[in-house]
Formats: sequence, C-alpha cells, structure tokens
Amino acid sequence: MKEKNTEKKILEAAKIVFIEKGKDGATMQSIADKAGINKALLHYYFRSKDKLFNKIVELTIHHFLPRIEKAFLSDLDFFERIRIVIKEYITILSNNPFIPAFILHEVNRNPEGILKLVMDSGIRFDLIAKKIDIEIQRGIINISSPQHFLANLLSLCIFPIAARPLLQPIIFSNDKIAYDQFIEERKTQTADFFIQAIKA
Amino acid sequence: MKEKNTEKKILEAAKIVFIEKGKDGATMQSIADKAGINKALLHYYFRSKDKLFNKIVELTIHHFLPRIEKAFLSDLDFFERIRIVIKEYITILSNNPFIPAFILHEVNRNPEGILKLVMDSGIRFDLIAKKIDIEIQRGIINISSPQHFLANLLSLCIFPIAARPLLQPIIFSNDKIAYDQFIEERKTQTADFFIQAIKA
DNA sequence: GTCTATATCGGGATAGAC
DNA sequence: GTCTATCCCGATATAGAC
Repeated sequence: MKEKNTEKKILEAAKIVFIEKGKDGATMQSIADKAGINKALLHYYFRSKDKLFNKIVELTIHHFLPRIEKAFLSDLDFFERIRIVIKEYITILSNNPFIPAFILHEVNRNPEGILKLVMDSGIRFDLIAKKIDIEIQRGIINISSPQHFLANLLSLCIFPIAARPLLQPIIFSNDKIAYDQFIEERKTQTADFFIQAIKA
Repeated sequence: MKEKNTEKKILEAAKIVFIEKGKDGATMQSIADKAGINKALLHYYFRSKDKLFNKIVELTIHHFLPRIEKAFLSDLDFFERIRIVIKEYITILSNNPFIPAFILHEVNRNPEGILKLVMDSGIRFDLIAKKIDIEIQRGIINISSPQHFLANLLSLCIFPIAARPLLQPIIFSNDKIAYDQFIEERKTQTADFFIQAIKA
C-alpha cells in the first residue's frame, strides 16, 4: 500500500526486537509481527537478517556518537563542558535504555563488525583525548592519562543504565520509580562526583 | 570412559561457548565439539540446553559474589577496605574478562532468571549498604546515598572490562599490551579516583 | 509492493545399539 | 557412559500469484 512508510515501520520494529533479544534471539517472524507485515516482505526490503541487523546497528551508532562529540569539542569552560557532556549522555541513554547492553554484547560477539561502524562514523576520539591532555598539562585536572579520564567518564554514565535490570532489584528493592529518580539525580551528581575526583 | 571428568569437560566447554556467543548464539553442537564429545552425551548429562545454561550462570555467580562481599564486610579502615574491594574486583574480572558483558546481556534478555540466581546466592547487599550509610552519617565520606556509592564503584570496576572490545581500539589504537597495562593500573588508580571523589 | 505457500537448513532432543 | 542415526520443529529465505 505505502512505500517509505513500510520501510520505516520495519526499522522501528527491528530496532525494538533486536535490542531486546539480541541478534541471535530475535526472529524475522517477531519483527514482521511487530511491524504488522509478514516475513516475505521483510526479505523484500532487506535481503537478509544480517543486512537488516547491520542497518539497525549503523543507525543506532550514528544517532549516538555525534551528539557526544559535539558537546566535548565546544569551547566552554572545561568543567562546564564536562557537566554538559555527562548530562547529555545520561539523558540520551535513559531515553534508549537497552542500547548499552546491546552494543556491549554485540561488540563482544563480533568486534570487527561494530567497530567498523564506529570508525566509519567519523568521530574523532583523538581530538577529544588531545583536549583532555591539554588540561592535564595545564594542571587544571589531576588524572594520570586521558585514557583513565575517558574510561571513568564513560563507565559512570553508561553502566548504571546497562545494569539496571540487576541494580534496580538489588539496591532499590525493584522500585521502578525510585530507579527513575536515581537516574535523574545522576545527571548532575555524576558530574559532581567526577569533577571532585579530578579537580587539581 | 570416565565419569566426573566428562562432566567437568562439558562445563568448561559450555562456559567458554556461552560466554562468547550468549545463550541464543551458542549451539549444543559447538559445545560438544569443544568438549570432545557428541551432542547426545550433552543431553545425557544435562537434560536440556536451558538446564546447562542455568548451571553455568549459577556457577559463575557463585564464584564471583562471595569474594566481593567478604572484602566489603571486613573490619579494616573504611578507605583501606575500598582499596581492597576495588583491587580484588578488578583482578577477578580481568581474569574472567567476558563475564561482565555476558551477565549484562543475559539479564537484559531475561531479568527474572539471572536475578533469582543472584538472590539465591545469599549475598547481603543490604548489609553492605548499611555499612556505607554508617560512614555517610559519620561524615567520613561525602556522597548523597549508598546507592550512588555502589553504582559508581561497580561502574568504575566493571565497565572498562566489559567494554574492552570497544575501548581498546578507540582509546589505545587496538594495542593489546597497552590495554593490559591500563587494567593493571586501574587496580590502584580506580581506588585513588574513587576515594578522592568521596572523601569529605 | 504485498501476500500465501513452500523449499531448505540447522539445531535441540530422543531412540536404541554397544 | 558413550556412540550413531533419526526425529521434529522453528527459522531463514525464496517462488510465484495477485
């Protein structure tokens, strides 16, 4: 009946199912059901499950990375920039809570595939590392290397979202509202914590 | 030919394959191959793929959690205890580097299953939280809640291991030796960073 | 472009011999 | 306890009508 609309419906359905079940756990049938079409039509638009899966990962990565890079490379005060990056990052992730565990699993399953997509996205991690190194040289911040800086920053933002199905029951008695509130707090508290740790 | 030996070989092979491929991606055939036996014998020892998978997860969890709890509940100086917990935790994980992403994926795929095993393990997260809360009340540490304390601690220890396939290429130009060195450094630097962040 | 029907294959599980 | 052979189902993918 419609052209572009069907492709869009497929992509939306595939994103949900792949992220929830992983590549292997997802089935073309369940994706077709969620999109309101049948299996054959899936193969008409995307020739194979592999191709459909790669498309979803590509779209997901291209949606995430540029926003982070942009915040990091602005010319605000360094600590102010950190606050913005952390707030922006946690906000994006909390709106897409299944992305982190999904990416982590797929990159362990097939490192080259995901990695190629990240590299092709054109994000310049080297520039970000350089910016951080400058502040270290200046003595503004106190940490041994840009690598530790980035690893700590990413850990604090990503892990509490990725591990929610474990953390919410364990440290919040499975209280969903309390965990939502917790994530909301982290948008500012993570920056406080991080800056306190590195301030010279 | 042998009894206990075969079961052990199966468990070792299953652990490797499940952790690498995830539950859905692993096949009984590949597990049998790695164990040097055939599929039928797998089903003789463990009646189904489900049962074998649950056994692996159970063994993995029971191997990890108690060591963490023990370090946390000792009666050393609080900051000294933190240093030990972090060092112990990163050491265990770096010796079992595929566990974190595996657990994160499976717990997102099927939260109840893994969670039940964690709860059955008898670990008392409530006691750990209480210990932390006491230090907050005393004014020894400066953080808003035990939940943020624990989430930050776990994030800093676990994430750099789980995300290695992404971080190693991105921030270390895929230099394996450099990343090994990086993890080694984190056994002490993570504690420095963490304590600096929370010290009152 | 969308459907139904079907081919084909792979993987979990079982039967039965040794 | 271990093997070979086989069953059975579900999943990917294609053929062909509309």
